[in-house]
Amino acid sequence: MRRDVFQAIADPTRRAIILLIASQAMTPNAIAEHFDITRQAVSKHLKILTECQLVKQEQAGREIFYQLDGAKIQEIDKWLEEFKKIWESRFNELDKVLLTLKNNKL
Amino acid sequence: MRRDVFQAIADPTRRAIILLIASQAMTPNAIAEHFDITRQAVSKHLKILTECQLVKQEQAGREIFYQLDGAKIQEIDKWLEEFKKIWESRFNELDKVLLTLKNNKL
DNA sequence: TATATTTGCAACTGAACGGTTGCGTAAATA
DNA sequence: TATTTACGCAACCGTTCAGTTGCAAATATA
Repeated sequence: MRRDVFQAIADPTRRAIILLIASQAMTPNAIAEHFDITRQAVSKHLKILTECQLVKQEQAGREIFYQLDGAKIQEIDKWLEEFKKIWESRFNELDKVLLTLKNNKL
Repeated sequence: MRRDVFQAIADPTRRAIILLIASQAMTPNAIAEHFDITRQAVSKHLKILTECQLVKQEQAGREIFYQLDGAKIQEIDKWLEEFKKIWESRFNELDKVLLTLKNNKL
């Protein structure tokens, strides 16, 4: 079972949940009201989001408020930045030559 | 079959392929040399990347060079920006009240 | 105390995923 | 021309995924 941020945001419902609870903590029932799936399905998504530390729980009586933990999302940013760095230097001919040599393991 | 950028980058091998061909176009065989999977498996990944327009093909004789199309990656950036916008305004109490009202559909 | 509400957990289902092997085809090469 | 090389496509396999239904536990309420 792979559990990383990229797999977490691969699902459109989970992306929507993330945006939904980004501004304020919410309970599974409250979240489920915004979607056409059962409360249990939402709970499963929350479990996955919790497992990759994108979300934290806070118990209040019988209710559990789920709130976002913004730290892990930076991993996406990090990968994007790495990509951009390579992408933006792709027209540098010297870089190309060096990478060709590297890729051909010479 | 869902085919969007987020699903494309969910797989670690595909992320590696993206970074690999970001600087220069490569053939499936050349790409496969960098991984412990078969050439056919790489081709499957390239097919997925092509389907969500992250990658373009360029035929050269019997070789096909796969090169990155940077445009679609911006969709990830766009989503991240949307998230950041909400995330960074989460401590604004007025915003919270407004969002509470909105979420409760009042 | 009996009942309703909120939740997590388990079992199940059909679809999708990531990988493999095998094969056909087109281009390069001997 | 015969052979090798590069590739895509199809079939298959085991695993994961997203969803469902059903149920038990804990808290709130009548």
